Amino acid sequence: MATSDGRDTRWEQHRQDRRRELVSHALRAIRSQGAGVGMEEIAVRAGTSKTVIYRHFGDRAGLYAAVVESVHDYIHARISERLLLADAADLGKLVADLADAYLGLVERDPEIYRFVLARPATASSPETDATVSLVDMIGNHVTAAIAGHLAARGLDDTVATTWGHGLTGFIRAAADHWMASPERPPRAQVVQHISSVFTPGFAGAMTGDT
Amino acid sequence: MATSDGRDTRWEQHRQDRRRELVSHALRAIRSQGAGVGMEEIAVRAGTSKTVIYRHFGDRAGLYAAVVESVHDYIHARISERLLLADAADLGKLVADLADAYLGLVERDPEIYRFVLARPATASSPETDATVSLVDMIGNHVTAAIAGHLAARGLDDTVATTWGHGLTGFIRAAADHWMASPERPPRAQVVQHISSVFTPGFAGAMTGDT
DNA sequence: AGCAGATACCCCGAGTATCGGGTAGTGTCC
DNA sequence: GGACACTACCCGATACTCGGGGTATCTGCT
Repeated sequence: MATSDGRDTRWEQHRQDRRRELVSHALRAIRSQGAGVGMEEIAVRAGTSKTVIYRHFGDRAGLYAAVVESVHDYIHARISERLLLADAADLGKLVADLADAYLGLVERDPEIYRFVLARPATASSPETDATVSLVDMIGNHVTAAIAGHLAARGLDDTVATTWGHGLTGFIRAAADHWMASPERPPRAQVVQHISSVFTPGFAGAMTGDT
Repeated sequence: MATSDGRDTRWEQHRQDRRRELVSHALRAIRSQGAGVGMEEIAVRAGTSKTVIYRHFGDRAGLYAAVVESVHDYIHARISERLLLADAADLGKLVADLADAYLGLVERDPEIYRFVLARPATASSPETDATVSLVDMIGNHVTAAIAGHLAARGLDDTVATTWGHGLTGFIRAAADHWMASPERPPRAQVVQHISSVFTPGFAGAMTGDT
């Protein structure tokens, strides 16, 4: 059944296009109005009205998810080749690249970053809260990479989650305070400081005992 | 002039008492109603009305600050003796104790933790946002400890901020995912995993080059 | 036939204005 | 120096405003 009525499917392309377009407008709105933009303002910026936004994204959390996905693509594109860990030293490179990409985002688009960080507090019970934040997504990648590396060597991988998300959390916290600091030292220096912790740390931990 | 009119000052004691009492009621309200409690509900729980809350705390951010301070006391009491770093190995102990205290909070009082994590988005410009979150406070302690240790050895201490807050962010992220995970392994195991990263890592980094 | 889009609305929670007591410190009159 | 009104300041409650997320309903396009 459902042999794709032409009248159903003919909007598919339009929907995809419009959605991308709306996300792009939302990004612009966030940049100019700040991370606390209202749905109304986003709609106006896109030259339309709230109804359209809600039809396409359901609610604010839906729009948030779309924006997060868009930002995530940016980050992921810069670390994807590092996610395959051949040996322990590769993790150091992953950390360095991830930190650089992350700080790059903070530096270039602070308002977008702030928006993406402010996970919308769904009024429903926190158990059924399916909203995934940016750091969650990145953390999952790192976790998977570490887990893969450990599994390939027959090691226990319950550690992977802690390390993967912890690592991401380290970078996030460093970035947050770098952003807030008045002097704001050069990005490369902070990246260097981050790497200097993890390069020897994980190298030892991953080859030795847990 | 103004030789402290007794009518001004006679409320001091009462105010302190009442404030503590209100914070305590707020904690109870958060526990039973969840992290998203409204001001109204908190007031009702305290057997009074919103006006009282607003008179004592100014706004929601003020109440948030009071709750954060209260929770911070709990954490700080458990790590204060570790904050004086004699040698590099002491940092490993600090990490272990901090992680244990932090995870302990998450385990015993998840709703309080969630509340404390949800930094209220002040509508004003983010520049003048003086609200300090729990992780900020903890991160500042760790930063100060590291900075002190480095300074005592004549090392550059611009690293301290990155390491101090990064470290705290690591624990926070690990805790967040531990809390969200369905199986939730024993606390001691996660603490062990966290320590295993930092004990060798900082030991190497703090004695060697930057 | 069926969806896109706009307008006008609802709802809920943060924050405020205003009112009526209550009580300890302060001045005054003897 | 003690009894009296008085004042300064607080406490607490009800009833509001205001703003933003989310929705009901209508028109129009293809």
